[in-house]
Amino acid sequence: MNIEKYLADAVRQSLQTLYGVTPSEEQLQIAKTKREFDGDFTLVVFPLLKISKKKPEDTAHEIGEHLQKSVETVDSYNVIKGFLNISFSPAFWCNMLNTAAQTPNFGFAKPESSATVKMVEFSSPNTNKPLHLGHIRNNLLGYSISRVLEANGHKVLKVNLVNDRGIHICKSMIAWQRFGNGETPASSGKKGDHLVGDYYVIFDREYKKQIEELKSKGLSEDEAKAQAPLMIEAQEMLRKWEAKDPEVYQLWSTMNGWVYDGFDVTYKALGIEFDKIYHESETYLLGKKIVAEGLDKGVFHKKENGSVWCDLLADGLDEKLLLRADGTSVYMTQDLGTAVQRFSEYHLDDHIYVVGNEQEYHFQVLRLILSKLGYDWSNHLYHLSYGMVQLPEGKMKSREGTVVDADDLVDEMKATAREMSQELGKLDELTEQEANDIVNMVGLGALKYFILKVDPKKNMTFNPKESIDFNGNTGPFIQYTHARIQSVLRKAADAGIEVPTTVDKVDIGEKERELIKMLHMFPSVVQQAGEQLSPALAANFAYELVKEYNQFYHDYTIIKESNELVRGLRLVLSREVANVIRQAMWLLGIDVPSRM
RNA sequence: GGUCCGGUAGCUCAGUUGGAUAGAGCAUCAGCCUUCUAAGCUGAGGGUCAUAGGUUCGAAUCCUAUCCGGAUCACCA
Repeated sequence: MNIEKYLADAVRQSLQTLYGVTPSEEQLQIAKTKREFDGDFTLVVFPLLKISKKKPEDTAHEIGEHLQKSVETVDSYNVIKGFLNISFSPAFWCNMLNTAAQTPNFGFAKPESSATVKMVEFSSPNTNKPLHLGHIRNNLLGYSISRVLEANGHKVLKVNLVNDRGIHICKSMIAWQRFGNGETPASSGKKGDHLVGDYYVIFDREYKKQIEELKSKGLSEDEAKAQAPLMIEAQEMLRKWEAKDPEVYQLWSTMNGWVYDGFDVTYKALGIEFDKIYHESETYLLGKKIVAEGLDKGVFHKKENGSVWCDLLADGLDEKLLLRADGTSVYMTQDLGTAVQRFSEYHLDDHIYVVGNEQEYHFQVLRLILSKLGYDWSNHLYHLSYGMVQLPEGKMKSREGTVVDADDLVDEMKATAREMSQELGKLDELTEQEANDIVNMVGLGALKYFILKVDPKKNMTFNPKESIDFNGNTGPFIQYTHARIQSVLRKAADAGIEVPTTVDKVDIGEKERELIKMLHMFPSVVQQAGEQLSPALAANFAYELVKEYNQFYHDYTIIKESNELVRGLRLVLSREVANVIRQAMWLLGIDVPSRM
């Protein structure tokens, strides 16, 4: 039950009785009462003055009085200026705790048989370099939002479109051929994606040398770039690849294989998996048919040199190229093709692309072109556009070596977690296996929470020198609270104290009331996170809940409480808070330990 | 130049469809472990919510303009 809705209905009834008028949706403003005032929920009466035709305070008193008399669960009220603060009875809150405790997967919508199917595309790495911090944000967001949508009762398909072809891949290949001396992951012990990435950097370095050399012979910058032998070789290799030259294909699949082995390790470390992996080498020709279709319909036009365009000037955008003069396709062509294919193959309701905000224009155009072509699902494409991860010095640049490598970062986080745990003596009585599990959970939890707590659309700054915190508003703090609760529950069980199945009506304290209230906010947080495609909402909620619980934990005794009913309430409450913490963290892809 | 996004405490970030005296964490300072896990709790200091107008009972939130930062407008992806 949604408590605010319940109260809104009651208020509506009261207004009907008192003034004979039913207020509109926006006239009924109910919010959680602010901390500094007494009450559970607050009705803002200003918008109702037109109905009551009385002063704010008088209106508030009238409504409060009526609510108190007519609604059994309303205990008391107070009025401050135009705000009516309403308190529910302890019995009501005990009841609310019971419903939460008795609802399996409280806060998550039940998956319906008629559930809508949503495809989430994320990660989408290039196979010429290892993943870095920017990719981590993408992966964590994509994975988390998939879970959020599942929690909203949708069927979700997580897909990855690997960019495994193109000139940038050829650059690594050329560099390896020229300078690699047959190096393999097995021969040098390097992780495959890092090995290939190193050759991408080598290509860039050698290419720059050639450019300088040509420029010293009097060529212009542009001429030098175009005529450098390495670039010519790379382009030649791309042509051979497209012609499926066996030798080039062999090298290409070998080197990509190394990269995939490397990626697998990284994905596994991050706890990320997909339902389906697409490869651009298999999809890059898709969409040419769509282009032909668009030409027939007159939506696109062909220029003299044979290139095909879509004119979007009337929509406030530019002309968009869809096929080059030589008939080869561009990124947009492929995305048109894959979108059409996916919607027809999987009967998708929605398609969400987790892609950085630098591609907003691309997705705007994609939607627009699809709608011009008459695909009525075009407005079911969503771009979960997220901001850049910056270093204090600014943007990360792979070629300048200023990137924060994903594998390194994960390793560092785990190492820090281990150090910290040892310092605090948290690992003392555990087996090595248990200790490892906890350290991995905490290290990853810190990293994931750090990234996901920030609103996706905002740029974020990561300072490698100040390592990610483990105290305060952090993943470990939330994990710690969960472990703390589990410890209490264990101790209770050891003492032979049972956690009751239902809570009897009993007087409740301030913190208990507040916690139950917060638990009941969880379902709408899940819903909002889904609507806004923002895991950050779940993260912030988890933090608020945990902070509240720790105050409760500090101020109240649980196991040692002598009143059995009160003890029962606190145990049920604790267990339920732990459950909601676990659920909220699950949405973020973060595991919670039962001890740490 | 056009379009889009952002600007809140020294730093990193919250701030529901406009609501009460703008909140956390980090950092700084001062307290709390013989009591269920101190990765915790309590307190202090720290703000022209970029700026100027406007809308109204009420604006960090909505509108307009300006300033600053970022992204984008490729026969790149």
